[in-house]
Amino acid sequence: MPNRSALPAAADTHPDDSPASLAAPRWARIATALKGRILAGEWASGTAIAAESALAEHYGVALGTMRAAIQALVDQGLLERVHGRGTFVRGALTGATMARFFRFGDAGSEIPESRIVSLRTLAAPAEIAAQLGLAAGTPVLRLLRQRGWEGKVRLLETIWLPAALFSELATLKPAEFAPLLYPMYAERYGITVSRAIDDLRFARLGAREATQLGLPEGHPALAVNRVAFDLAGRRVEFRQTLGNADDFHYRAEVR
Amino acid sequence: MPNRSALPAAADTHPDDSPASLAAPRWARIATALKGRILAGEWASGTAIAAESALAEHYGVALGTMRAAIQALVDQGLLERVHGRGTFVRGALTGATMARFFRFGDAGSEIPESRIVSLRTLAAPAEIAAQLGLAAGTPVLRLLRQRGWEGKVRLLETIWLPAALFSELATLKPAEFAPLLYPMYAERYGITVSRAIDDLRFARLGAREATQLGLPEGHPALAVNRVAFDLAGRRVEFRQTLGNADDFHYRAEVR
DNA sequence: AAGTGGTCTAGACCACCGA
DNA sequence: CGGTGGTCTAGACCACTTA
Repeated sequence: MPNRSALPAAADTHPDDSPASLAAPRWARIATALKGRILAGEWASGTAIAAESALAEHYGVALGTMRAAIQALVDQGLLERVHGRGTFVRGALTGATMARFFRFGDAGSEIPESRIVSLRTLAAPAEIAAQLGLAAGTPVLRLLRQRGWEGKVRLLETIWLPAALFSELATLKPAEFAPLLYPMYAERYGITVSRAIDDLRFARLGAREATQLGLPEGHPALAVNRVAFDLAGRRVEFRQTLGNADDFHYRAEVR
Repeated sequence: MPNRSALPAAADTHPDDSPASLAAPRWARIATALKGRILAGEWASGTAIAAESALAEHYGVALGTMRAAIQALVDQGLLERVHGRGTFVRGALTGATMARFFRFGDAGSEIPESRIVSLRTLAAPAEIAAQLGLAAGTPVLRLLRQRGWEGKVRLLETIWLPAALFSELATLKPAEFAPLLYPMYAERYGITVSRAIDDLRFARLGAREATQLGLPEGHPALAVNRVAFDLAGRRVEFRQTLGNADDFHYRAEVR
């Protein structure tokens, strides 16, 4: 792995809510309790939780208060409200595709071709372990994948997974992988990726990488380092993606 | 302007709210009315608007409804609530510094050195006019600026302003410019930049740019194209920033 | 028609801030 | 202390979805 720039300095902690101290507002304490029930699996991902009126009665609180509690979890990205239908546990991440950083992904939400190049179980190198919040040497799965659009390889991915969470995955054959991994994590391993942090840098392609992308060695590249979290906030994946810097394009809005 | 990649495809419209049709909820109509009063300048930027109880009475509505209206404007980034003090009209953009895309800006929120290299009044080239939502040929001010940290020039900026909004600015001398432009826009021209869209791409340095940055010609660069909007949603600035791609670093969170 | 979330009321009391 | 925003109640009615 040649000229690729270093990994992000370290891990950063989940900036979420505290355990809702006793002094916290009632809606906050209820939100925490409700979150616990969701994470415990009382309602499957994608299904509706109990009606707000029923929950209000259950917690012995007025409707408005219950609504505030639910709204807090909506703001956290854990729930989704749909008028007339119910309040749903949010499924796996959508719109987090790596293609959003590149111009070639512009044409609709087309799913790219996907080819698994390698799958191995390894002892986590220190850098990778740090990103996943594991001790160095912990068993991890390393997946190498190529993604392409219109018959051309565009992105190279190195994906690291804690072996303890994905044990049976090590026995899969490359052809058995679905083109989208997150839905596969959810269906086969019960792991719902609900949040991710992408760290963008510039790098230069090494000889092997350049060959795979059909570019000259040393060509500028965008490197995306992603840490993915599940509903409970556990780090469940670390992924490094490389693509041609000339295709890079990202739009950020500030307020 | 040599190898720099093209500008973003075009303009994009303000994705905000509709004019609040009559069928809209009461809080939405009130929010729109209140927004109009704010944009009309009834309360200066940075000052507190009337108390929510007073507003509720004024609009003949319950407190909860008034709070919903205010909350909508808070979500739009127009207002800011402070417990025990009041509800304030948000001032100029903060945290939108270009340094956030680079590693050298990490050390605190230190304001970089700033040097105005050139200030001219021009007829807007078609591309620039499109970004500012003006007709080609409309008079614009073009400002060239260098920004540095620790005595080293790190960023090159080309800033375009509609001359109609900043007329007296053309007569200023370089030394009279403040190191931060947005507060200066607000104080001297009554223009509050409240929102911006940054478009990131990869480019290569031209000969002149490379010299200014002390890098070789053709060196990889990050190009940021920003369109800045004022409180009323008008396009008030278009800015192009170039920096060393090796210093690029950006973190994006997805839910 | 029944069930869901969305809006709205008219109050009460609490928590925070500044003079 | 008086004024601000924050929380909470116990209702009523509206709007949307599904069967």
